[in-house]
Amino acid sequence: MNSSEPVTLKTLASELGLNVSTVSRVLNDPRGPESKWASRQTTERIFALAKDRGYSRNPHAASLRTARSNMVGVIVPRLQDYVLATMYEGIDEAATENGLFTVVANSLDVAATQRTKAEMLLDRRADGLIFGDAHLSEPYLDELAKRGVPFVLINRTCDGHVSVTCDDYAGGQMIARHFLATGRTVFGILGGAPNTSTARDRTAGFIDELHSHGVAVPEKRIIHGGFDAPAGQEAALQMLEAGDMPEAIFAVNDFAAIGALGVLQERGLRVPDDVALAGFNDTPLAAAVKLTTIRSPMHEIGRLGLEALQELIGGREVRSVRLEPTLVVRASG
Amino acid sequence: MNSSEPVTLKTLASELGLNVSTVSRVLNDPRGPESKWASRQTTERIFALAKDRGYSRNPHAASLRTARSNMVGVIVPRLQDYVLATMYEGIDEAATENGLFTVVANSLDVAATQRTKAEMLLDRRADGLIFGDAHLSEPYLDELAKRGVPFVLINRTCDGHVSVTCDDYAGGQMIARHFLATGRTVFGILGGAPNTSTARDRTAGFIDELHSHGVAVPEKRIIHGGFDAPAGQEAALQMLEAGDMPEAIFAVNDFAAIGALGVLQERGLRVPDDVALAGFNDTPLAAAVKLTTIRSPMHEIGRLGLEALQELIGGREVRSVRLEPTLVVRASG
DNA sequence: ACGTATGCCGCAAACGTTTGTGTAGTGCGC
DNA sequence: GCGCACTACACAAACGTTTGCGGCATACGT
Repeated sequence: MNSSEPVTLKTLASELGLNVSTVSRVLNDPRGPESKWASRQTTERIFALAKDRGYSRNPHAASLRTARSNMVGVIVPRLQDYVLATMYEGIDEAATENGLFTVVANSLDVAATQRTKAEMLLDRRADGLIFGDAHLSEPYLDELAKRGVPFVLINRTCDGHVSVTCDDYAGGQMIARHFLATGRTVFGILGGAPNTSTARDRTAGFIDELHSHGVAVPEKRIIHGGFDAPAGQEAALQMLEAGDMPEAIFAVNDFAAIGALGVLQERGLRVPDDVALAGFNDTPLAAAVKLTTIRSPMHEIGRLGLEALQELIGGREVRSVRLEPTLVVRASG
Repeated sequence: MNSSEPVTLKTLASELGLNVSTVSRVLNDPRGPESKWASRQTTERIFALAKDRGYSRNPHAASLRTARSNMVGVIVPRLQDYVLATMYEGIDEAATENGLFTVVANSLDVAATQRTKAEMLLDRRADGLIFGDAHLSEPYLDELAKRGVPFVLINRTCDGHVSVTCDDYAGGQMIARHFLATGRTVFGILGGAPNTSTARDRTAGFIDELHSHGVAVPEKRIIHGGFDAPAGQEAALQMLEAGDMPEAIFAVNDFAAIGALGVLQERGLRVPDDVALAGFNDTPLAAAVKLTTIRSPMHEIGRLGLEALQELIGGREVRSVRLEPTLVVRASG
């Protein structure tokens, strides 16, 4: 509440006529006031004084002593991205509940930056790391595993590492079934960044499901690029210029879908009458433009990601998790 | 690179036959290899060994000693919000360049949470705070100021505290002039959360500019609410049900504008022919739906916010900054 | 009456830095 | 040959915790 000298364990101890060790033990006991480290009386006096003086443990001193920071580092492609921002919110929520705190950094989806940021967080003594930007081949993650650094992946998987993701393959299948059920027969895909598991699995689910119904998607109607709106625009233009517009397009990401949507409408194509369109993730953006999409449990992925990391840090065995998505049908298809 | 024992100053010192103090001074000297704390020879040996052993300073020990964490806390209404996420990116970018790191927390725009999160960050010994969620009346900020905690506001102002913002008033004026220039005469406002400076100033700029051209906006056509899409939808519905649709609507936020846009189009109103619409901030969403809006320098606001905070922490005097916005005309108005 | 358990608490050694205060040795001016 | 200023280091005391090890009572069982 007030002035000068910071209040430390020593302050409290001397004022109570106790030793710092006793105060420390009582204050740290998970049983709280039921602590067995001191008499009922003493325990209460300690808590009372701590509260009165506004004591707060110095985390640096504690971390120095225990060699644990209670901090976890999070690396995402970009926080501006609603999807990753939401996952991060989930992570941070769970972290706060567990007395941890998080530090987040953008990698811009480039490997070198990912490494730089991760090492920066480790220099800060992060207890573990969460990556939202894994690629299909990740020498750096292999190296980290070898070094014994605890980490988990979210959103995207990578062989041999623990991850918490949406069942992207199932999501792709759902869109395929929906398109078939509404009578479409010719399909195109905006495939996103090909070196990510999300792009790969969503595409594969879509294609496999079509295939099992006797429909094939020719290579030329699978257009790769990025996950953002400009990438979607470019892909749509490419389809238009090829003069080969499918009856339905599956974009593996809402933003790419929105980008494509803009181009299609500008060129006078009616959505969904001339061409149906679906995205992936169900961002607010999708709702605003009436886009059919797959809702993925982004917040939950973040939460589970943190919980998995905590298990890992605690030295326990952890298995990857894949959460079920749901189909959201809107006006676009 | 490898195993077991962590490498500390002591490790290096004893291996070099030096005292830890010498190693510490050399390694910390801003002049780097030109350090004057040891002979040229010794300096080089120190740097070489540090690099070879992969030494990294233990920040907890350093912070314990210096009572500075090199960490700044950032509090935003919600990281999912593109606007705040972008500002945070600016903050973090500048922080990284200055050897600081940032921790961010959501306040959900509620005062009690803001306080809780801020205190949590201060418990973690943040050197200073940046608030992106200030309200017009902020007893907590006054209290913090009294306690001598260094902090700055971004995005929103609050009397008596240092802030870095967009010139919201000027932005409101720009929209007003644009609407007038395109021949509109009857206006409505989606005013956002009334207890924020952004809502107040954008609205005031709009109204004052109209007023100076002899046009008034009656109270009943100023609808308050939130900054998100649902709030915009509700406001638009309210206007529709009042049977009193203006020729042009200024929403003080892109998301609210998008929400309104959806409702208007659903009701068969043509935008901009029946009613023109403008938002504020120029988010990608705005570009995607062709919304006329005001571009605010969000990233730069974040950067300058951090720099201002650094000055404050350094004990220097700091003045508030207001950055100029620009008008972006698109199809909606 | 004696050993042993248990309750309650103190001692002191770390953890890895930073930094104020020495202090040998060297070179210089005179 | 003395004082003086440097150079190039070393010493040691913090910073605030956590935690292994005791230790002194009192209670309890036999």
